[in-house]
Amino acid sequence: MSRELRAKVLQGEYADGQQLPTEAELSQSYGVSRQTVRRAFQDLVADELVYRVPGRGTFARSPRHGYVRQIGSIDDLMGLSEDTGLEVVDPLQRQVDLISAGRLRLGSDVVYRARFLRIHDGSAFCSTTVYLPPDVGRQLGAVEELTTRGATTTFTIIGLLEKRLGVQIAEAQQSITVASADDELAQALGCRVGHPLLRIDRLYLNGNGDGLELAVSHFLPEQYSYRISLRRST
Amino acid sequence: MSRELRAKVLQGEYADGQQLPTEAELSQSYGVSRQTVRRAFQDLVADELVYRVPGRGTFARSPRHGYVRQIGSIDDLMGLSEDTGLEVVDPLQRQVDLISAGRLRLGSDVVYRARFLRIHDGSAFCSTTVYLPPDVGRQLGAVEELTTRGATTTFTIIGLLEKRLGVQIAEAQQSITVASADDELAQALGCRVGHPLLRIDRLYLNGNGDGLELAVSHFLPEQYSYRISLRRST
DNA sequence: CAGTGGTCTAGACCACCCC
DNA sequence: GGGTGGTCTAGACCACTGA
Repeated sequence: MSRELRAKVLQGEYADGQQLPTEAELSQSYGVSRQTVRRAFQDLVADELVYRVPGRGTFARSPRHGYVRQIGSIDDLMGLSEDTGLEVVDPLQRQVDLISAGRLRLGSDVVYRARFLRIHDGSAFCSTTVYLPPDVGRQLGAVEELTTRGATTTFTIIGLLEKRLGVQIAEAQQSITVASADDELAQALGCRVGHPLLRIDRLYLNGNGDGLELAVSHFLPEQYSYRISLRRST
Repeated sequence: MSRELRAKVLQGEYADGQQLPTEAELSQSYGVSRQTVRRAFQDLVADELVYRVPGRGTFARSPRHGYVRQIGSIDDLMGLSEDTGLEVVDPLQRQVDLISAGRLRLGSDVVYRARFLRIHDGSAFCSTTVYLPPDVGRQLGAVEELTTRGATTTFTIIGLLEKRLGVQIAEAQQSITVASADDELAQALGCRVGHPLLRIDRLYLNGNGDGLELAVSHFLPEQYSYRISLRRST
């Protein structure tokens, strides 16, 4: 039920800041309790797809009213590899990893993991570890570029996901912070151990809110800065 | 109850990924129902302060405690100070600064500069230096909170700009990278010299593309991570 | 197996909004 | 007032974990 509601909102069913059905209406039409509806709404509010005003109702976040969220679109992320190469350091393989499995909101502890280096002008400036849910990982296991150590590609993983698996990425959640280079990262990036790195985690979700990919990247700050532009729409 | 629990987690009561009490235990010790405990946990999970594994338990997120905030629109930037305090370290004053003047695309070398500390839960987690064009700086010079060293406020500069000067901020350009703490920053933030910091530069523009404010912030990465959510426009 | 969190139901009272 | 969401209670069943 929460899936369906989320999908409806993402598909623009209630665009223009329209009012959504009330909790009572939804609980009746879906045949669930009001608490279940509330639980679904909590997630939508947390993701800022919807806002609620006590005593008035629930409204879809509209791009037309007030401020627009983000410019710095998912398509921009997908274009990241256009002028950079991706080299396979650790091929895609099955792995038990509690933390990444949790962040992908999986039921199990099993993920598929691969590690890459991003190359620009002949030098590595970023190390990326990609975690995939088991079903996604299995399907991408057939892609030669991901299973051959040392292979290089200009694909992005999300590009592959959309093209080969036909899934649609609707959302990306990013978290940006600072990390220190450990032995492995220092060797991969050619910096000293302890060197400060820009760490960017990206969680890609489909329209139902299922995690499709978790990418943990460490950038050399000397060669990369993250730029984003926020715009107000009038 | 949710407040107390959150405070305990933030204060590192369960640091090192320790296991938290179970829902049953908490509901008994606080004298509330299990659903109330669950509701409190949902917020902690949403803020990534805690993660849960079905059948195993609830665990504090490893070493990273402190302040997590989702920023995805200009509105969010303006609301940043809602639950943080801003302390004036250097009051607003006229200054010659070629670099910041250039970034504000001014014709002259004169800017107005002020320096702040962002406080959360009694500790500084961010140092911000704000640069304003001369005309803007002059008009804000009348604001007492900005000219008194040691004063604290919950305003944001851009909030003041929009309210007092009636200007409209149409765009914000951000650049995120890593910087090392110099003497001044180390002292202000209470870290060692050379400590890696998350540096976020924000340039606010009006609809004509004129620079209204340049804010250079250095965050303690242990207490702050920058989160943003991108959504595909349909 | 007992214990964990995940999900759900069916009620309740409240503060708030708007008519 | 009647309708909205905010909060809470007291149960229930499930899938999964770990010993």
